Amino acid sequence: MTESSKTTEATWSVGRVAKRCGVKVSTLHFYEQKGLIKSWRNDGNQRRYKPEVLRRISVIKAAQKVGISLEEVKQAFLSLPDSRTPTMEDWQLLSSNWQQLLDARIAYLQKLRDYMTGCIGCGCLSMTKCPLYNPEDKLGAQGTGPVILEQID
Amino acid sequence: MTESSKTTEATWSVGRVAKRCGVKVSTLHFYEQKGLIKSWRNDGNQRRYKPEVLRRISVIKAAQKVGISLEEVKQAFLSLPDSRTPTMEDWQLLSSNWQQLLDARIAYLQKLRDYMTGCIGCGCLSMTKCPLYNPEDKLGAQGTGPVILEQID
DNA sequence: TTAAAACCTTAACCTAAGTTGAGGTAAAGT
DNA sequence: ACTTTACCTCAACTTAGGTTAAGGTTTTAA
Repeated sequence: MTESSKTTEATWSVGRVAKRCGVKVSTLHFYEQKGLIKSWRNDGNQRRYKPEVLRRISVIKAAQKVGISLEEVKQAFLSLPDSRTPTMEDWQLLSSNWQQLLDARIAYLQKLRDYMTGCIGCGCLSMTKCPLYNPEDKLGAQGTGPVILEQID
Repeated sequence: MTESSKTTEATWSVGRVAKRCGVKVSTLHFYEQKGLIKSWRNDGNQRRYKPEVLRRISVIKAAQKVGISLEEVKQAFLSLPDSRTPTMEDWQLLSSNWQQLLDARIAYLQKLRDYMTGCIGCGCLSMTKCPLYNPEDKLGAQGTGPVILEQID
C-alpha cells in the first residue's frame, strides 16, 4: 500500500497546493517557516498537507489584499482551534473581526481623502490639526502604518 | 556677513527641516538621494534648503499615509514646475489626482470588505468569481488566469 | 529501469523605506 | 579659544514578504 493511496484525497503535496492556490512552492515553505501553515512529512521527507491548508492560504491571500500583514494573519489564526479542523463559524468569526478592521481603515482613508485637497492644496499646512500631517496618527487601533493596497490603475 | 545672515529665513539647514517636519536627518538624506527633494551646499558643504522643501516633505508624508509609494510621489513631483516655486494651483492639481486615486482605492476596499464574510466565512470559496481569491484582480474588468476549482474538504 | 519531474535544505538575493554607526569636518555657544 | 552640537560620507543593517540558485534526494512515468 503506497503512502498516496493510503491517504487518498485527504492529502496534498506542496506542488499541488501551490498550483491550486496560485502561489509558488517557495511561498508555502516561507509560510510554514513563519508559522502560518502546517504540514507533516512522508517517509521521503516530503511535505504533506491537510485540505484545510487551502482555506488558510486563501485567507492569507485575501487578508493581504486588504492590507493585513502576515503577522496579523498569524495572530488571527491563533483564534482557530488547534485540535480540530476549523468550522465555518470559526472562519466567520475571524473574518468578521477583519471586517470591522476594514471598516475602520476605510473610514480613516475617507477622512484622509477629504483632507487631501485642503491640506496639500492650501497654503496653511496646519501640521498640528490635520491628520495628514500628524506624524503620531497611526491608522486606527493597531499602529499598522499606511494601508498598502495593490496598484489599481 | 555670515552665510546665515545673508539668507535669513529663506534658507533651512537639514536639522531644522528635520525637526520642523518630524523626520530624521537621515530621512532627508535618503529623500534627496531618491530625487524627492533638492538642496544646495554652503561653503562648508552643508545642505541648505528652500522653504518649499517643507511642503514637499509634508506631501510625501501625507501621500505615504494613504498608501502612495515614494516612487509614485516622485512621479507626481515631476508634474511640478522645475524653474519656479510651485504655486497653490500646482499643488492642488497634484492632490486632486491623488484624491481620485484614493476614491478608487476606497471603493476597492469597500468591495473587498463586502466580500470578506461571504468568501472567508462560507464554504464555497468561489475562486473564479470572488475578488478576494482572484490573484490577478486589479479592480475587476480584466480576464485573469484560470484558478481551477475543485472541492475543498 | 531509468529518466524526468518533484521535492528537500540552506543560503543568498530582492525591493521599499529607511536607520545606525564609524570616522571626520563645520558651525555655534560660552 | 575651546568644546559641544550639527553636519558630512559611506557602508552596513533592518523588516516584510518573498524569490532564486545550488546541490542533493524522492517520486513518478515511460
